[in-house]
Amino acid sequence: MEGQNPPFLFTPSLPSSSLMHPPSDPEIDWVSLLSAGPSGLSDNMPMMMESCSTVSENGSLEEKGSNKEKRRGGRMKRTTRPRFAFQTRSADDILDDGYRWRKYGQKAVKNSIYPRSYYRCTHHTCNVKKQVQRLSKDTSIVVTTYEGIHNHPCEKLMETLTPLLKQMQFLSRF
DNA sequence: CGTCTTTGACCAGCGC
DNA sequence: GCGCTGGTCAAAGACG
Repeated sequence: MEGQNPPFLFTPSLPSSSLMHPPSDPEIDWVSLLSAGPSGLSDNMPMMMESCSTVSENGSLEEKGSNKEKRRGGRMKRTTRPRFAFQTRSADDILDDGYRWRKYGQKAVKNSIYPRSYYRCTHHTCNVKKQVQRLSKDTSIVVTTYEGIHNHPCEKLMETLTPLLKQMQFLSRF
């Protein structure tokens, strides 16, 4: 079954300048995908995403004055931060995008037999969140919605690249 | 022991 | 105004 269908469907809704660090699933060519931008998407990638009305300069989650909705203890709703939805065809709910996430909630949602999971980036200064939900229509598809832009490098990517960079620096001395 | 997940409760927005 | 729903908190437990 796996491997016959395109592994995922991608629908960015932002200008490329606002793109977050792409998830780094080895199965997916995120670089070419993102560098191509929305217009570079192939036809078999249906659009389904959501929007963002305003984007903070660095993508961090500072509340702007217009973000009036604050909730108990400073929590808020209806933020106007960039959001991306990825449809991933996977048996696994969690897409390994190279960042570390901490789950902070799970809710049953209407019109879906599967619960929606809420994750937050564990990096101290990064308030990026993501929601993960499996489609009830097509249970092989997982919808991952990212909210915000990481303001730090991808940990796994750096782990991989650091030794390579060191080696390159070493070699470049000759 | 530190980190992460689970889960029930809480709160506010929204539609009627 | 009320009830439903979605998003978040935080305590407790699980795990390596």
